[in-house]
Amino acid sequence: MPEISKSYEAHDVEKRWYAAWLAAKCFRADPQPGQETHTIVIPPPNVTGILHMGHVLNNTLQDVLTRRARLEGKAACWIPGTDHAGIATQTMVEKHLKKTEGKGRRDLGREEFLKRVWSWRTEKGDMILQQLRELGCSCDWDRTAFTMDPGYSRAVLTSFVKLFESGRIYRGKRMVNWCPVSLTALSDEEVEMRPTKGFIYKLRYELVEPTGGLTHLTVETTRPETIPADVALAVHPSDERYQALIGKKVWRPLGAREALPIVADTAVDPVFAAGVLKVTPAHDKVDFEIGQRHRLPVIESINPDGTMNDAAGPELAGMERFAARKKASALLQERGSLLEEKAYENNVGYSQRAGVPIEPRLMQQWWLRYPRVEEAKQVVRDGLIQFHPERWSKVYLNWLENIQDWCISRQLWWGHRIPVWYRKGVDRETLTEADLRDPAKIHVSLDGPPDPENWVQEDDVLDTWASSWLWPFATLGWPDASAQKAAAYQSLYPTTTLATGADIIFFWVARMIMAGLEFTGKPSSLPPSTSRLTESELKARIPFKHVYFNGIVRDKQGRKMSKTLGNSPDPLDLIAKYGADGLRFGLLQIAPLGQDVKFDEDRVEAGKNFCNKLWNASRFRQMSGPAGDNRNLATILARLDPKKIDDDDHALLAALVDTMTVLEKSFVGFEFAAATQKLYAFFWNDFCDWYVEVAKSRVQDPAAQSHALAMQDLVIREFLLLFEPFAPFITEELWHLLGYGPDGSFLQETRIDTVASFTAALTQRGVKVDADATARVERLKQFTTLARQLKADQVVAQKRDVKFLLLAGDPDWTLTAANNAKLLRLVGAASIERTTGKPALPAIVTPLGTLFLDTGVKVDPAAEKTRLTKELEAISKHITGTEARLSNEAFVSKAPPAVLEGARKQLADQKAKRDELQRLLQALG
RNA sequence: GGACGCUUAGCUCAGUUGGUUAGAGCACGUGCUUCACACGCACGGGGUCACAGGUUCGAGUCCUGUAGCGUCCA
Repeated sequence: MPEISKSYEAHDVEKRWYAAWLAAKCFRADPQPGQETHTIVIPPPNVTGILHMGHVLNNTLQDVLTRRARLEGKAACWIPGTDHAGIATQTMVEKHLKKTEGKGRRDLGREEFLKRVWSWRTEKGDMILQQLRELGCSCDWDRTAFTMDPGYSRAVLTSFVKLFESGRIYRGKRMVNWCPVSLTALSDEEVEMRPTKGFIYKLRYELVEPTGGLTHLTVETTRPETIPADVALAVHPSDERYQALIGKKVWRPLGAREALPIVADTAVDPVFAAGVLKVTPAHDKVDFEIGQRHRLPVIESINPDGTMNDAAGPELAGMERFAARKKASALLQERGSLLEEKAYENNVGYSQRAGVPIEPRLMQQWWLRYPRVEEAKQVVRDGLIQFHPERWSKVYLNWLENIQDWCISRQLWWGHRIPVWYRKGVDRETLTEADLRDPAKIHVSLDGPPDPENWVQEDDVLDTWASSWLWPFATLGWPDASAQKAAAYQSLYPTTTLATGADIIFFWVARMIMAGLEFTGKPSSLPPSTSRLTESELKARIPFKHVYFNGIVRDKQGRKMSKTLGNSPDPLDLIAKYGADGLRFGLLQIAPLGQDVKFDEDRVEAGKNFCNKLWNASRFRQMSGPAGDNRNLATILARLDPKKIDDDDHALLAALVDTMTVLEKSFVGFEFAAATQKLYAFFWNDFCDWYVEVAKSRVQDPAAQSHALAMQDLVIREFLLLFEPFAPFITEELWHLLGYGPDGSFLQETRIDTVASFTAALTQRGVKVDADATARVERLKQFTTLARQLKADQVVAQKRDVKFLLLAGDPDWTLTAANNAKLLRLVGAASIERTTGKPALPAIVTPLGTLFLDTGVKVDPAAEKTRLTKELEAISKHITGTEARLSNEAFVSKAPPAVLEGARKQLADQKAKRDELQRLLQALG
């Protein structure tokens, strides 16, 4: 067996093992009949994306879940892949094209442009998947999926055709969120409301016929450039101020001179401004609805690229919309229509991706009436799908309650081209709902019409989310039966857990649930979408059983990490510096359930240090004595000598079982921070700081060595199994260095022990963990700390030849004497002897009696007095508190007996300590 | 305007169903190259648990309100 080096060097170990895992196809999920499965689909990153801290957290969590499932003997399948990211990728390639060739996509044409995008994807895509390997992710790489793969694309088109056929998809002229930079429509979810500083303009609209002494109405607007597209003013029907004016007319103050009607509509907020709203149906959603109700015309004054058109009038035509706003305000001022212009902040919808204000526009687009909305609510409300933390279900349900039709068409080229063909000569702008169902005018199918020469395909592609919402089942071969069989769809769907960020709860999570419910499962005899699914159908169709929402990784100041701020460390740099295991462990330690994470590199360093500690403890085990047969739990247990099991062994085994229990609970509750903290404390404190230290004397005792080393082998083995999901590299390396698995095998092939199975194995070997041992060991630990404290107080901390005297009763003295060798080593002393008197020496009161330190130097009574008096004051304060509690009659009569008894014992101990301190002080004179 | 979350040591965070003297890592102070580890060991200092009420024998924990920060929806 090779010797273990002095410190853990992550880099080589990581490279070596990852290659070995890949070569051995360790991550391939091939469910056997009757085998329990555990499936996770990765939230597909953008195909051109690179790894950032958010990915590290999210994917570490998925890997932890997957690896633990594998150790539990499940067929663990983690499906990786990427998303084509329509707008982002197309924009990236367009920019590149502009820079390198000075061309736009239209210069190349659709076909040629798409070729360029594909070659970009081949060249630069999937980099992020390579980076996940460096993190140690155990994805089933043979299953790597891409939303533009042929099979996946077919799934996307199939879903479109099915939804079209069931009447859920329609084409309609409605208000959309238009991005003037990307030149495409967006869904409501892609619009981000941002408080924006601007101006509000108070304007005069002159009445055509002065009425009731009024010559004009005062209107406030933030968008004067749209005045040429105004078609009316609106007031609230019950607003008394304007009753007489309803039905009268005003002059439009800018653009073509025209008399506009004053209408009454409840959408007007009578409290805002003067309660008069200018109605511009082409450029505002609320205005559009008002226009519909009052049959008002629609005048468009803004071009798709955000410049003003001719309808805006000669002064504004051709200007960019924000320049036009300034110009409009100047023109209005000239004409005396502008009463006031003041700074104003309001919420403006921005295109999430392009970062510019969106322009509401009236357009023909493809829309989806979401399927299975009611069932989607039901599965979460009834707990068929559980959210962790649970509170997100409220956000989810609230969104579903207010759900709006989804604009699924995008004016892009990169994506799934909508499988709709228009008969040549048909005017797309004037198609009615009835026309959509007329096969002479419209053709909708997967493969297109049989006579393509007579048809023109729709130019638009589908929203990327309208492809990724199929991810949990399209990655498993849906809808192709033979592909599904090959992918083991039957065993792997529904998937087990989805780990993602709450920021895409609407974009992705909610839509996946609806898609799963709509498309998967056995075809029902009833038409889909019209009947409610039964409970068993719901169970079979949900895309996942658990959704774990991980927090957002923020910087130390709590800001979101972003490229522009430059506050995001490169995970690969961190891996180089601290190792993948260190990064994984450090990050999980600060990622409590569903809480945002303030990233702190110190924690990653702590993760690395922990790995090094584990490494050195293993190294020390190797140096301590010959390797035993570590092949499996049974061979190690066989090396234990049940007769030699002492209190420390019992306490350690109890702590190990406790750690296993906490881990089991953590996995059920998705509490990974708790799991990592427990692993850390157990290994570092219970094992290294105490057990390995006390075992040193036994290891040197030929009669006890074999047993003592077997204990360590046992605990290290179990720890490596518990720790592997969190730190797969170092655990695999040590597993082999310590002989737990033969060459050519892998740690993951071993089944992890459960609390139940482990306890049973111990029992079978004749070991019953003594619960009282922990308390005895705890007293010895306290004694040790106090003895060290006393040495430090007397400035002999580093001396190892001091003599202690202990004034103790028989049972305590017996315990001390039995552990004499350990204590001498731990405390650093030549002897601990019993005394019956009170020698004039520095003393400290311990749970095992009063301990005196003989340094051979004359005692300074004054200093001793000061020290003991301080102690006495502290304990007296505690006694006052405890006595107050116990003298409260209500406490005594109402508190549970165990608590009461605990308080009484506490008081007795405190008093004993106080009395002893007083006696010591008296002895000093 | 509505919903949700957070506020505990200098910093980053734990703290199960209320129950002894509120914990960890880092940072800080002191001492240590002790036959695994200085990526370490030992000892120590440091907290009116945001604030104000309430429930309770007992509140960091439950309830109400306030403030600050953050997120989502309108």
